[in-house]
Amino acid sequence: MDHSATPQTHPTLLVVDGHSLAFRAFYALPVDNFSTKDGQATNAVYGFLTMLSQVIETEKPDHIGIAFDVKGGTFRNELLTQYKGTREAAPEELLTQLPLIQQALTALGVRWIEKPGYEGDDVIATLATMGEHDGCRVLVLSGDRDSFQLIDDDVTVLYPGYHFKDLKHMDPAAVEAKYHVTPGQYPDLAALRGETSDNIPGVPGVGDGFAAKWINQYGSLDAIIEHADEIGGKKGEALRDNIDQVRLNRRVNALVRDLDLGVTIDDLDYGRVDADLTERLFNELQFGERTRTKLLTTFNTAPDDTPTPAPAIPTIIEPLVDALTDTASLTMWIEQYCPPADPTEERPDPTLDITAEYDHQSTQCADAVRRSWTLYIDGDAKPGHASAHMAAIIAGAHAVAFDPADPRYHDTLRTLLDTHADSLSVHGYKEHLHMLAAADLTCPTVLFDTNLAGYLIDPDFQGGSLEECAAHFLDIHLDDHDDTPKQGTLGFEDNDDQDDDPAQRCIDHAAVVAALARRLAPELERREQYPLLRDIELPTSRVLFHMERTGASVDRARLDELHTQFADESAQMEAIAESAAGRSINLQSPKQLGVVLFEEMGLKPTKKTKKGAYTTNAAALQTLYATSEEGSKANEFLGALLRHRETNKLKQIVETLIDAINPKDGRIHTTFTQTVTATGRLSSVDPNLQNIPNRNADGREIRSGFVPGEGFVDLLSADYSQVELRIMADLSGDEALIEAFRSGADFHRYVASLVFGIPVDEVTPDERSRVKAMSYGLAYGLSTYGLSKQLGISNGEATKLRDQYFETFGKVHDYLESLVADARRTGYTETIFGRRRYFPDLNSPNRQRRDAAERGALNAPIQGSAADIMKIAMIRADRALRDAKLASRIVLQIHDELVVELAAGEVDEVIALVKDAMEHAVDLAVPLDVSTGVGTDWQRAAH
DNA sequence: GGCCATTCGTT
DNA sequence: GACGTACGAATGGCCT
Repeated sequence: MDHSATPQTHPTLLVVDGHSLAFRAFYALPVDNFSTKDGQATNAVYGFLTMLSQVIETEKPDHIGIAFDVKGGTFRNELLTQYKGTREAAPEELLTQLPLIQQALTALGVRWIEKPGYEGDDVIATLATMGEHDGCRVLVLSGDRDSFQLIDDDVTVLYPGYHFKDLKHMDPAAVEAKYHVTPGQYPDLAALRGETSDNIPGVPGVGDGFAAKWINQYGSLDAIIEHADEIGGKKGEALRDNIDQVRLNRRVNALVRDLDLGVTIDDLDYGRVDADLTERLFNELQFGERTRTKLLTTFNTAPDDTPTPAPAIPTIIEPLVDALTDTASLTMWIEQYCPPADPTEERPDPTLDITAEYDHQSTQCADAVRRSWTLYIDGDAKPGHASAHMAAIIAGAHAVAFDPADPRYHDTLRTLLDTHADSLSVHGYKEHLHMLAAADLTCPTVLFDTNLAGYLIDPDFQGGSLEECAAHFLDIHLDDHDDTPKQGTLGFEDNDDQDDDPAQRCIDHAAVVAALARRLAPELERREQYPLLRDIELPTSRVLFHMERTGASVDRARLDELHTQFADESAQMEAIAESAAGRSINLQSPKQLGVVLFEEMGLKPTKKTKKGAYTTNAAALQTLYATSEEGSKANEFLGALLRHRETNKLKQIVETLIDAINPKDGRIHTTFTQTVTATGRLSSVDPNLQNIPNRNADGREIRSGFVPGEGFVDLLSADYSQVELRIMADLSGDEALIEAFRSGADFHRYVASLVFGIPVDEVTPDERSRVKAMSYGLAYGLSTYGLSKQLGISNGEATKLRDQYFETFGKVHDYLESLVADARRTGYTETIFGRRRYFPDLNSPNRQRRDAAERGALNAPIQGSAADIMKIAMIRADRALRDAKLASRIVLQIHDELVVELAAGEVDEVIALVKDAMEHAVDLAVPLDVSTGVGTDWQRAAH
């Protein structure tokens, strides 16, 4: 017996019209403000969930059921063929969000229900009726007025007003006040009036007012129909003319209240969130931290099994800004506030072999980061012309800002960095190294980098800037020179009046970094990524900093020569093409090309592009060229066009390189971005030096423009052969594949002999290349279709090749399957060193997305492991060169290749050191093979 | 000046 | 109906 003082209240059941709410949310929130980076609209998902969350907070229901419509018609369409006929097919952007809403509800532990052949409205009516019978107070959240018929003393409809978030509580009194009929009479009224949004015509000229008047006069629709003759005037006549329609309307708008839904009220409990699923989905939706926290606390009410409470978002501290006057004041400030690293904490010995002691290091960083101090430098981090304008330090609750080049503070800062880097958190270690270098300062490896940490936590998150990281991980939106107010964002309180003060601005940013570090460190630990940050990414940043600062030396005269050469031929080809076309044309415009080729020359319609037009890509042009009549205008035009494409592209590449030459040193300083690729690879920008032509002879000539700089004699090119396949051999443990590598024979030839069951020396070049394509295709998730297309063989032959291959290398097959299966289970893949990539799309209802995710899950661990290995090799090679006090230095990395500038007299020693660093970066079941070449330019260094 | 689509260079 | 990963960058052509 319940002796508590509070009276026993009825439990509350919340019933939601899923489609209605999704529609309302979609049209209420601008899609532009709610989209993921890859263009998936999320406004309806966001609006739906926050609205639901808001209602739950306010109404505190005990049970929740969400009703959805099912695709396909209902019994209503049979009654009324035009039913909902004018309703625009919901926009694609909304439709794609419905499955996401349902997935989110499942993840959040909320039951949703649909019933084929019926509408969500009927499900709602049934649930409401069920709740009422079970003694519940029922709330129906719906924007559909048909639901008003459900209203009674126990059932209230929550009806969104003009502003989406204003909910009107429609109870019997509210309905009577608005429509002057009872809720039970509302469908009669609606039948007379019609419903434009559902394409249901009512009696012409009859609106709510007349309908209510008649209902009150006669009591019901039946009675009105019975006395239809007595009603005079135009409206009476209209009623009589439309009696059948009105009867039909009434049948259609009557909700079914007794469906068999297979659920009881107890099935509509909620409160147990699937944290893992939710996180993956919210990552995919790119929800900010505030949204996540809000939703999780609302939906996760179960007192028990809630193992991982949402991590608290550290508040941005508003530090006490201390004024500096001289060296002594900064020195004192540092002594007082800047923490030295915890001496009891084990710091990795920088000379330690990364792989050897890998498992014995601490995997914790959160405590150290909480105690850490923060440095933020405002300046330009572009290698070649870096600069530092302002530095801000936050330590504890205190902050200072000063010009790092100011002689009063310069040496103090130098000492601080030299002695306290291991308790320092920054956003962008590499960038800070560039800016510090501009102020003649260095900095040993730091404790924590929020940019690298954010990348390791979620490598698919695009955006390394502090602003973007703050938005993504803290849901804090800094001003970014954008005056347009952003929906649902908060201004950064500190800078309202201090916007113009560079010192204050710098401190504000440092405060964000401090908060970000405290938010990310525990998350990094939770995902077991801290060892990667400490042992791979941070040391890699140092190496990249040196490479970028050094730059790659180029032979300007050679590049100019190549430019002229390509430009000449390009112009020549353009002239030929224009003469063949009989008019002037911009050959670089696919649109104009389309007109000439497919309209004026009337060439056969080739393949389509992604969006409508006929493609004019090289493959298509090649086909057209091959099939065009020899000597025809079209043939002549296509030949010139194809050659123009090539030479013009090469001309442009050379031009870009020339423009990128730094006048100060005549070298090209690329920037290696470390937090861009989802797999762990680096990328190169401004300019991109990782896509210098290499496939064709004339393009490859450009590489001859890369030369050793002054004081250096040669370039060394060292690259891994078949790293990805070796990784596949190691990870799969396939004995046959491992043996293929250990044998030291020509790998593809050896594999072909196994696959085709013939002696090695009988393998034809064709067989070798097929097997080679197959081997590489595997790691990319290549389909047999793709394989057949690439090799120019039939799909059947490709399938046969694949089957033979897997028969030979059974464990490779099992391994590749297990990659996808594991990823589907855990939500992520892992490289050899534990680098993760998440694949929420593996469970996508969309086939294409799912297939793409599967290919990604196949590729990410393999490509990612190769990237890890190369990063380790770079760290080792860089260290080996420095330890040996050699002048030779790494200048470029092209995924599996290193380019090293060789100083006189060091050639043999450097080759040995670099080769060793690369070959022993990691110990696999198969040897890593590195081939090297030396030459006076990059092309000659090829091997 | 910003944004998208097309095209093409690398591994 | 699509159908190999991961990228960066130039161009034209449209928008504001």
